[in-house]
Amino acid sequence: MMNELSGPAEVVAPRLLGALFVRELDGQRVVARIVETEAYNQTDAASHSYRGRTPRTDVMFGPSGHLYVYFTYGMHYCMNVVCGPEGYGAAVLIRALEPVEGVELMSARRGERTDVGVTNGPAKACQALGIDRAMNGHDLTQLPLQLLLNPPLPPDQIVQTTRIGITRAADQPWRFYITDNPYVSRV
DNA sequence: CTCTGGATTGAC
DNA sequence: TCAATCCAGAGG
Repeated sequence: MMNELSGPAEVVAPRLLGALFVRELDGQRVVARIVETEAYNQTDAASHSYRGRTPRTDVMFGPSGHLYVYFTYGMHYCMNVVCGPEGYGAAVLIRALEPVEGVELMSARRGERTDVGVTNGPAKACQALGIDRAMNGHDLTQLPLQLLLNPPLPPDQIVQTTRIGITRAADQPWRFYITDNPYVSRV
C-alpha cells in the first residue's frame, strides 16, 4: 500500500509532491497538499540519520510511511515522511503545503495569517496542522493524520534544486517543488 | 557535565 | 541582518 515510500529519499521526495495530508484537528477536517519536499538519506552528511541511530532519529530508521517530527531552534517543529527500507535512516522533509480544506483552522493556528505565509515553510506547515512531538512516529495510514498519494506529477511540473538552510552537502540537488506554486517557501 | 550549532521564523 | 530559545550530539 505505502510501499512506494520504501525507496530512496530522492525518489520518494518528488513522488510526494501533490500528495494530500488529511488532518483531524479540533474535531474538524483539514486537508493540505504537499508542494515542496527535501530528501535526506543515511549517507547524506546533512541528514540527522548520518551519524547513526539515536533516540531522536529512531523513527527515521523504522518502517516507511511513519512521521518523523523534530524540534529545532528552540521553538519550531518540522515533519518528515519516513522512507527507505526498515533499518535504513531516510526521510523526506515536508517544506511547504497548499491549503485545500479547512483553511480557516490553519489560519487560526498561524496567528490569523491568510496569505501564503500560512503554510510556506516546514515549521509553518507543522504549526498550521498542529503537528508537534506527540505526532512523532505516527502511522500515516491512520487518522488523525493521513497521507494520501496522488498519481506522480509530470516532470515539467517539478523543479529540482539545492536544499535550504543546510551547511553540509549543500550542493546536492535534493529539494523538489511544484512548478510555479505560490506556497513554495522560496524560489 | 559543558559547549556548540542548528533541515526556522519574524521582526528590525 | 539578527535574536529567540531549547536540546541533540560530541567531547572531557
